[in-house]
Amino acid sequence: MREKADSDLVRRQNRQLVLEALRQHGPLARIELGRHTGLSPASITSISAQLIADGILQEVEEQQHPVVPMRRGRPLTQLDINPKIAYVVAVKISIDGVEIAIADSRGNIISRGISRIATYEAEASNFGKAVAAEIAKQLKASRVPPRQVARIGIAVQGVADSQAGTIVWSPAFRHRDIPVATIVQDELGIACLIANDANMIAEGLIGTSRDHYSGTAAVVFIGYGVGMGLILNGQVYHGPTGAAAEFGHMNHLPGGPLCRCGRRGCVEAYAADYSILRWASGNASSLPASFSGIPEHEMQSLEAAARRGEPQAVGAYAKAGEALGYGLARMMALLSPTRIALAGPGTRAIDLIEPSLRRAIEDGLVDELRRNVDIEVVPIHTDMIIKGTIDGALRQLDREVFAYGSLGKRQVTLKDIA
Amino acid sequence: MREKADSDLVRRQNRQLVLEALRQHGPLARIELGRHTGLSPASITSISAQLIADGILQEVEEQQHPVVPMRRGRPLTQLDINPKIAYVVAVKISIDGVEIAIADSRGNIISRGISRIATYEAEASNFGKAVAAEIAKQLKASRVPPRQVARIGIAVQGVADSQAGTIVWSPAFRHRDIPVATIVQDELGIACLIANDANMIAEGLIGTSRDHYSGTAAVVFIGYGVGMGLILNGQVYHGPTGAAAEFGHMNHLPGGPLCRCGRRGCVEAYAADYSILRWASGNASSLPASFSGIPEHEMQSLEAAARRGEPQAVGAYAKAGEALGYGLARMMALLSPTRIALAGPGTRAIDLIEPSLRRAIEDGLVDELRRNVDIEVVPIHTDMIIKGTIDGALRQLDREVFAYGSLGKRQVTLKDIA
DNA sequence: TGTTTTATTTCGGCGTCCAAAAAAATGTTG
DNA sequence: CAACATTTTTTTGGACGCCGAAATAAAACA
Repeated sequence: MREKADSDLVRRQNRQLVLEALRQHGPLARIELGRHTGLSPASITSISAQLIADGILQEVEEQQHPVVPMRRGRPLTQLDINPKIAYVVAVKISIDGVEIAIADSRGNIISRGISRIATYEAEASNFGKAVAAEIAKQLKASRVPPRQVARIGIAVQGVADSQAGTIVWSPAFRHRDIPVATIVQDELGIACLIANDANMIAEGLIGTSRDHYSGTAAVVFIGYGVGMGLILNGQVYHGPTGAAAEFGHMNHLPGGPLCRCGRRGCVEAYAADYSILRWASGNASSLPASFSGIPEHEMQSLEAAARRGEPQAVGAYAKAGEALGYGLARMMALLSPTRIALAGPGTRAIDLIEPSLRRAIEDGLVDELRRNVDIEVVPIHTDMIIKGTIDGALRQLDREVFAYGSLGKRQVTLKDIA
Repeated sequence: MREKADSDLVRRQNRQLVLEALRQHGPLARIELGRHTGLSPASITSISAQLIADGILQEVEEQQHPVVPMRRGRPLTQLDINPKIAYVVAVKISIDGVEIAIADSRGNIISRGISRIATYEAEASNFGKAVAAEIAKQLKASRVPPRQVARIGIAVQGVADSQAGTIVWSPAFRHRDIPVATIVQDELGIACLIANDANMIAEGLIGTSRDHYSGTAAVVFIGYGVGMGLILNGQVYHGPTGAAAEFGHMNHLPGGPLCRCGRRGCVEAYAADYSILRWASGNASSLPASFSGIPEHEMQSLEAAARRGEPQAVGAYAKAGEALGYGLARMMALLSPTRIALAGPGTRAIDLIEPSLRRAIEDGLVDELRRNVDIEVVPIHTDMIIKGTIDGALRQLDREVFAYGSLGKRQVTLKDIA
């Protein structure tokens, strides 16, 4: 129960409902929109007319999929989001560098590139400007006018404070509390949101399969680090400051091995690439955490060793599974999700991890509390971060801009008539 | 984005807003309601007229608090919820027995009693009927006609499945999966909700001080067991089945001492009354969990021993604090609440618990993730469970019944005119 | 060509909100 | 004590958005 309800809210909510249906189920005819949203055909006519007048929707010229090829009756005219009404930029900041993608308002990526900004040594004072400059360059190269860009989403490996617009702490940086979103926003004059990369993956999962991830679910990203995206009641949970779902830095065992965050015993200190490698190579508890990215082939050879049965390697993966399992058991006790998706490059070794993971969940949680959960491995390439960032930015755009409709504009047209 | 918006939704939402303001800030004049809800005076007039016609609101006869005693202008007429429009029943099921309270729609308790139903040995097949009979008896004794009772709320010590209406598992029962809410509902014909007792405390906190507990917060109940109520985005988080926030049965250390739930190393197995007593009295890891309630004086003498500095006792409380601290650190990593309230009889010994609790949080979580949290001890008597249950039931009533307004009724009056 | 079918638009009515004006109820003042 | 000032509440008239029903549009079918 937040805001008061009036005709403004009604219009906003129903416009959003229409946009949501279109994002979810591709181009739709008006009558289908009615079915999806629960609105009457009359209302859909009116709403879609306004959205078309606003340039947000357009009628599809060539029916791509005449689903039922030849039927009686008036053929349906499909509607879809006008891809050119606005653009969004997705930026992925990780230990490997900065990646930028530009997408149209339908979510199609029209340009992408990797920038050469150094992250680790970057100074807090100028990193934001460098990112802004890089975005500007990319926009210029792809000939998208900056005026047309409505949102910039930044996915960051590590802890982001979306309220303050900063990178609170990230293994990709030596410094802490680096302002990014605010700077980029000021430099380019474009609204900018920042969040943890795993949260962005969660946005992407909602975007692709809302029915699957509609209720309460968690996505665990395993790879260079361990991240989590939480979906509570169908929405990505960001917490008050946007720094929630830091599963990777949730403690597993007090006094455990060192984590990149500076603490000991975090889940990540057992289950990230560097942690597994560390366990396999000797006495983990005395070794420091590694900050450099680990090449994929190195992990693959470790996997091979474990599959050959080399005890050190087998043990390392078992430790990872155990930490993940107890961590998930703890999370399940608190939130009782109906679905847990394991994703990321680390899931290549799922066969090595899963047994101890399942054992840990069974040991760590009464069975009554784990009856209703599906744990599944989702094949996700890191591109999902970019996709999720775009999806998230577009959904925010729908909610905060397109749903409103230009009230001013309509009044002008009314006065035109008078 | 759930349902489509129409004038029905608008009415519901705004009526609810009005009711919410009244629940929160006592009797209010129309103009004050306007300020609280953001609605115009005209709308408030209309809405309140309908609510009065429905018998939900009434004008206050005698102004209790002429806050500004003598002012110019037309004096304000305060409105308040009609206490007699409906009643709710709160039932608390714990290891000590079954407690029943009846409240009017303003939340005032008008009758309460403790029933002699045995819980531990109760059979799943007849417990629900026994509770229903006891409620009926209490209603009869207090001369509240069952027809007037609109909701029954049941708070249970242990894991409740509010979807299925069952007690999934509770230390107060030998058996598991005991249907209660469904049975009571069928027996008495009154809508019945069931939830964990700590969740009900959270409902109560929202009821008394919404501003304080509006964002994201957690209440930890420490006593005969360890429970948690989670408030996410201003609402109590129940999870998909209503079995969420089982902080007490979140694993602390694999292979730790036995918990009543049958697992080892749960937070409760360190921090509940029986666990502290167990640590103090010897080798905890080999002792079974106790199911009988522990008399208060026994805990008090243990506290005294610890304050005298007896090492066994001191160590037991330190262990409890450590388990709570690491548990909270893990919860904070996932949810980053802005406030944590410690409550329950166990907080009598907060001086003995707090040092190790704070130390554990510091050790278990990077400081960036614990910057914005207030941890405070809230003096809560167990009565808060009853109060919270009533509050929760009333809020549900507002949302599901009063907000709708009798559409049928109004149509009749319209036809009366014609 | 007329009929059937299905999609979309138009029209009139309803419910809710709001701003502005009116009414109500009281204190203040000459 | 009557006129004025002030504040709350109600009334009035208009706007907006939804909906059902009827009308219209655009095709296949016969």
